[in-house]
Amino acid sequence: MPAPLMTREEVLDRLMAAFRKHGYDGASLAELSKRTGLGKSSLYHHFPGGKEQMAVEVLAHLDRTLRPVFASLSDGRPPDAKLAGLLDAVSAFYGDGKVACLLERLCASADRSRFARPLRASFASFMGAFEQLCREAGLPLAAARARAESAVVRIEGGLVVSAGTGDTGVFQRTLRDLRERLLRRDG
Amino acid sequence: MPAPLMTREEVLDRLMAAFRKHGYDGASLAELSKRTGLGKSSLYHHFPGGKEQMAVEVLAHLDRTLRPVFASLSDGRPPDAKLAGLLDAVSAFYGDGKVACLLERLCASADRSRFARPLRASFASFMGAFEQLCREAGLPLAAARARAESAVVRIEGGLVVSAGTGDTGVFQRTLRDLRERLLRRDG
DNA sequence: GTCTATAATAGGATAGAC
DNA sequence: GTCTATCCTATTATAGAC
Repeated sequence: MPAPLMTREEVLDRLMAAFRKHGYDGASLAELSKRTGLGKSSLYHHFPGGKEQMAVEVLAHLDRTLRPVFASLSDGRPPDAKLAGLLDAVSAFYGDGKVACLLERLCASADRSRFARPLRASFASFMGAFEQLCREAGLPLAAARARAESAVVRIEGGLVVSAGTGDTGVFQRTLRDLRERLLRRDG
Repeated sequence: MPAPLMTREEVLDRLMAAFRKHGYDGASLAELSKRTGLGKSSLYHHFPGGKEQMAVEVLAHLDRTLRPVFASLSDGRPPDAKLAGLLDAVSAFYGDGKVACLLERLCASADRSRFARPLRASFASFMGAFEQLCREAGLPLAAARARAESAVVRIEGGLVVSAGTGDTGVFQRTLRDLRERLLRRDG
């Protein structure tokens, strides 16, 4: 009886990469099998609920992955430094604009209703991070909320337009603008 | 021999709606057949290249649909009025945030490479409309380009985040902000 | 130009050996 | 825990009648 070839988190990482690259509907079990190096039956052993369960667990895995990033926003750095760090992490996570967002891919899926709740939660915590930064920088609550929403909107849009135009510069310019303006009084 | 039940443009309209709702990978021929009211064989009669050809022609159909909207930007109204009109058209086209963008859906498809060129062109003409408005409002070329890019980024992102959070208010707030700030000197 | 019927294939999922 | 083999359904696509 072979020992597990990799940890569950490693499997989830690879599944996430596959969903981000091919989309939920576009990622076949054959592809997921290839990407993880596990046979279809092994995948079903780990995820009896099939592709749907895989996606749900990948979402939870993403949240676990990002938690320390968001938690680091509670240290003692000034808000500017925190924003710079957060946007660096965002840029790295999206491969500087080359890699799509898991949330967007799942929003667009045929089974989207199955993912609605976790998607809402993931978007909320993403926005929450920016909102906290804006508050710390002295913005009133309403303004902080609006800017946080706008930040996530622009990140998602930057990824879409980068993919659509084949120009990752769109995403990079979007992040640069956020870095320079998100916390400004007249932003 | 039955006469054609609807024009090709009507068929393309319905195919576009199906792709926007289900995504390219998620829209099966059975679904496309149901949506258009045409049997699968009729669809293949009109589009021998199958789903891929349908999507390519739907993209061209979208461009034809938008051409008069963009052309109307060359009339004599002041830039503010033109922007308001354009954003009204955008809002209507996206069902106030309820209906996804065709371009985004095709960017995310398995056959995306087949659509890369027309997608790039569609994004360019979309941005071009905003760029022209910004120029007319007196912004220098570089600023006009940057704002046009940002406008399309925010529209696409607003749709994604609206879908992800289940709150079309995100999209509506995004458009409102564009309406108020896109042409401002200190935008 | 549209339909019914059918082929051919890919996809999701399961059984059972090891 | 993983594999090979298999099943079943959905999906793409075609043939041929009307």
